[in-house]
Amino acid sequence: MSPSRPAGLVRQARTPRQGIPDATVARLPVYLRALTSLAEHGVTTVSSEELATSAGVGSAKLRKDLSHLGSYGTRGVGYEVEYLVYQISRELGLTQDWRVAIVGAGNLGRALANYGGFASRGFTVVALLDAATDLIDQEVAGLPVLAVTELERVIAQEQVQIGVLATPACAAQDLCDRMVAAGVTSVLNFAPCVLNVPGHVMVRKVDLSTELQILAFHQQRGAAAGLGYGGLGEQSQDGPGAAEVAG
Amino acid sequence: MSPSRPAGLVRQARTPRQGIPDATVARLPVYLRALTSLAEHGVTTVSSEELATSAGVGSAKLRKDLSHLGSYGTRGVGYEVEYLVYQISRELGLTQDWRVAIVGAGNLGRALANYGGFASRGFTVVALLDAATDLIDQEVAGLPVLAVTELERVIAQEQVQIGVLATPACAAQDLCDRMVAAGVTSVLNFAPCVLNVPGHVMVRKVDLSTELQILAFHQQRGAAAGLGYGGLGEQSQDGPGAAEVAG
DNA sequence: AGGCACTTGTGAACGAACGCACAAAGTCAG
DNA sequence: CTGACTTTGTGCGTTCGTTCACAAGTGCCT
Ligand SMILES: NC(=O)c1ccc[n+]([C@@H]2O[C@H](COP(=O)([O-])OP(=O)(O)OC[C@H]3O[C@@H](n4cnc5c(N)ncnc54)[C@H](O)[C@@H]3O)[C@@H](O)[C@H]2O)c1
Ligand SMILES: NC(=O)c1ccc[n+]([C@@H]2O[C@H](COP(=O)([O-])OP(=O)(O)OC[C@H]3O[C@@H](n4cnc5c(N)ncnc54)[C@H](O)[C@@H]3O)[C@@H](O)[C@H]2O)c1
Repeated sequence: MSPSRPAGLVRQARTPRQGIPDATVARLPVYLRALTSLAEHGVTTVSSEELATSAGVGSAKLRKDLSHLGSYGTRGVGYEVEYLVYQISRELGLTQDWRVAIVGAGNLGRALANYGGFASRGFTVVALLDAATDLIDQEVAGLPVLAVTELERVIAQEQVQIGVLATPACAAQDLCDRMVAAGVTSVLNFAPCVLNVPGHVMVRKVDLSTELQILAFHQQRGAAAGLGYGGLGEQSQDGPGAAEVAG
Repeated sequence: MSPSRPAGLVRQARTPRQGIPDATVARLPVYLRALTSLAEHGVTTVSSEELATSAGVGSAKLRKDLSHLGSYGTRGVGYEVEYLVYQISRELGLTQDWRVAIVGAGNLGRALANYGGFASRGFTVVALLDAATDLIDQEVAGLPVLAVTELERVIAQEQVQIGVLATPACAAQDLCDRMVAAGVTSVLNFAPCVLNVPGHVMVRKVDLSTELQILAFHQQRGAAAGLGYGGLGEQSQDGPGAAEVAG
């Protein structure tokens, strides 16, 4: 479904890590978090079973996921935590720093700017922009709020790669277009709307209203899983995933 | 993968709307939003093609999704917007009001409490709780912040069905357990951790850090879709989805 | 009335993802 | 060095989801 796999093109695969399934990619950050947590607790080695439990998935799925990155892990022993952390980080591209701009300094935009969880991985918020004149020049998380009119200049100058949209829905498409025109190729959209972007740009959407509606649906019918209790399962958030709509 | 379908049981399906696929459920809110937007613009009828474009999906997928709810829609004409809005709303359980409690009145919790998009659908935030003494009794979005020690009482008294976790990860599991024990059966979790819950409770997770990492991954490789431009696609956010881990 | 253009709903083919189960590969004790 | 035990990596059948393509229904125009 998702077009992240290059259509039919590029079938030749010399390197082992070629064409990691989207479902796997979506889980790698979860594994990474579980691993870093284990590392902080002094664990140096984990079996797929233990790590799977930590991450809330089945062990078979975990092993298959990891096998897509290569054969790290030692039979009879397990995986070396630190080494695996490095490998997953590298695969996800977290060894480099990513430069992020947040557009919209409302409730959500400010919460995001203040959030420490970004910088702790390789994501640096380099700019925070808004249209409201009374917000401009206010300082949020050590950054001054800039006028949206500066958007093109800032993106080019700061070499922003990832844009975060936290504005009302009606403004999102226009701002997205401007960001893309200025060179952004990845967008994280919090506005409740569909964005049209050229094919080389990837959009991911976070929509809280949708999440609540899905919960409501399941609660309305059989009350969640349907069985009494027990059973292993995942924690949803996201599944497949890329995005683009004809530009 | 998600346990929302009762294993192998219940194969007989007399009613048309029996066992809607998870992937479909996750898209219904998107259709609903597109439809309400069209309704506001005075549109009374849409074809699957138009609606699909509005929602950012393919028309075949949209028709199949809608067919799971029943045969609303008229051949040769399309769907009546208002009627379809009602049917989807009913299917999602939005005809009743859902009572939500937010735990954690930090940056994110306050942003959520202030967000109008919840109430506009059938979700009412009935309580906002926190542990920090200096936040308690502060007023946010017309609600006083309550002490977490009140959690059990408030959930029972206000008949909270959905709990939202916006606390640090370390406190999330404990608070989740308490909410579940107090009667909550649906949890929306913003803390970056996996929650263990009994089988009858559904958890959905929203993790911004994960989203950024997925964007980084795709950008690091072929730069999104891989092709030059054009092409239809989805906007990701979420896919399958339930959750429970042996209690 | 009949033909025509249009759109839904769905059967069937295809593809992606999951989970089982097991052989291969390693460790460790003796 | 051997043999028992542990755990990875993966081939395979199954399930779930998407896409194609078309028959069946609807409205309109002549
Ligand atoms: N707050 C939440 O919890 C929440 C939850 C779900 C979705 N959202 C969505 O996230 C978005 C932001 O939410 P919020 O609560 O921060 O809203 P908000 O009203 O607090 O903030 C929006 C900000 O965007 C700015 N803005 C408006 N037009 C702009 C433009 N053209 N260019 C630049 N900035 C502009 C406004 O000045 C304002 O500061 C909305 O689309 C909302 O639907 C928010
Ligand atoms: N702010 C963001 O943009 C953002 C983004 C992604 C994830 N998150 C996650 O969301 C959660 C909240 O983020 P935040 O930015 O609001 O953090 P925050 O520190 O601003 O707020 C956390 C709040 O939880 C309260 N709290 C702590 N322990 C508690 C307990 N035992 N019971 C009740 N309340 C308790 C604290 O008093 C504080 O008010 C965190 O887990 C964070 O990782 C936040």
